[in-house]
Amino acid sequence: MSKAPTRIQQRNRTAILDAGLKVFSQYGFRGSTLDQIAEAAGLSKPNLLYYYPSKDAIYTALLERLLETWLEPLQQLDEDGDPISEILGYVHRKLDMSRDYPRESRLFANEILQGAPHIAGHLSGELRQLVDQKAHVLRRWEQAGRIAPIDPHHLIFSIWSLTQHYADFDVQVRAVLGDSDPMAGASAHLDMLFRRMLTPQAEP
Amino acid sequence: MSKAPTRIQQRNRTAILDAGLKVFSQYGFRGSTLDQIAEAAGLSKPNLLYYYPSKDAIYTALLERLLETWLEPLQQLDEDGDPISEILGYVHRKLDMSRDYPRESRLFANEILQGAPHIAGHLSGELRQLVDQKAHVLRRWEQAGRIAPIDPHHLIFSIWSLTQHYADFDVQVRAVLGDSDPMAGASAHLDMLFRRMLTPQAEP
DNA sequence: TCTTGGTTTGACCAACTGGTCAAATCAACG
DNA sequence: CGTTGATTTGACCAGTTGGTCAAACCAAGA
Repeated sequence: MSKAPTRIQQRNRTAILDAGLKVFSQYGFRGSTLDQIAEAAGLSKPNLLYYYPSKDAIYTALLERLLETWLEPLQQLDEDGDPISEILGYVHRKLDMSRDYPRESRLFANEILQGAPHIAGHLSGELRQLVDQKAHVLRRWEQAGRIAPIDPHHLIFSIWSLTQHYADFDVQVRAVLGDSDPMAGASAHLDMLFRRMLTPQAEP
Repeated sequence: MSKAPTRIQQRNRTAILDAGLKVFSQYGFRGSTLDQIAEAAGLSKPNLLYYYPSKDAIYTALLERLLETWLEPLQQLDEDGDPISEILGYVHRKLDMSRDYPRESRLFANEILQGAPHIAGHLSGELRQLVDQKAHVLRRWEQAGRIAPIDPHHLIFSIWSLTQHYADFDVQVRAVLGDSDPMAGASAHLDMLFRRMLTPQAEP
């Protein structure tokens, strides 16, 4: 029987995860230190390890929590909806996530860049299963002529890369664009891009 | 008067840069150790430091070399060529780089993810200058009706993200696709994508 | 108030880190 | 061959790292 967590536990655990997210998303797992996380969380290092038994435990807890959030927008893609609206809805949900949760996006990017040592199983398991399932939906839409011919898997990769780019490469985007906020232009651009890519052309 | 480098110097320096590329591209600057690089290069750690005075020097040398390679494909974009061929040529050059130099791509991604501490100046300097210049070319093509209306900067971001994704997120792409080689499909997909996005539509 | 269990910390440790240095080794030229 | 300068290395160092532990502190219910 595990006890209900106290208020202090809740506060400190969320403070630790938030601090871990901040640090890990910037430096990756190996490049981050417990001291950095402890300071960002406003706790001493031994106190940190009172709530999570190891550096790895903090990182794993973060990734675990992230994976749910990460799959959700794709799960919402509805076969019974209007194809182009559904796909554009997915694009905008993903772009909103890049805007609202850039650290989560960079944490994920860091993990993948390093070869996904902690989540390789999830990628070839849950993620692959979900993607294959939605790829079938896309293929049926395509065969019904409701979207232009396209490789479903690469379409999904395109959505991922185009949206996450604005979080992961934020520094570069801002350096090139100057002061103006990238996200307004990004939203309009991606909307246009996917509309043109997906709208079926009349038969000759 | 600096002496000409000996054969041994050339061999070891390239071995070090190659090892550094391998290690840094996976773990980032902070997450990599001199011991890792030394082992990958087949040298002892003090011998490493005989050729490069510090960890930072190896990393900087790599980034410096990379930046030239990185800008080149965009520089080749020729205002006097056929717009869609020129843009598609750029896309394919970038995709080829993701296929042939994935470690370079991941090194760059790592540096940007960490906030570009070593190359922030280059981004808002040379890179921005080149991008602005080519954005003007794209805008003139657009105003001449030779490509469909588009935001030039975001078009360039799209090319970067879509092509580099196949190097940076290689593990994820392969986990989702299974064994089949991603690059063949990627090339066809991106070709199609940019053609549809850029081909001007007839006026109504 | 006292007790009890959750919470916090200073001191500490072994392993690892980037880097140094003097001495040993090697290559090549005269 | 001997010499000279380039190359390599073992031993070492101070600072950092993830993690431990006993002792101190604190909140809240009896």
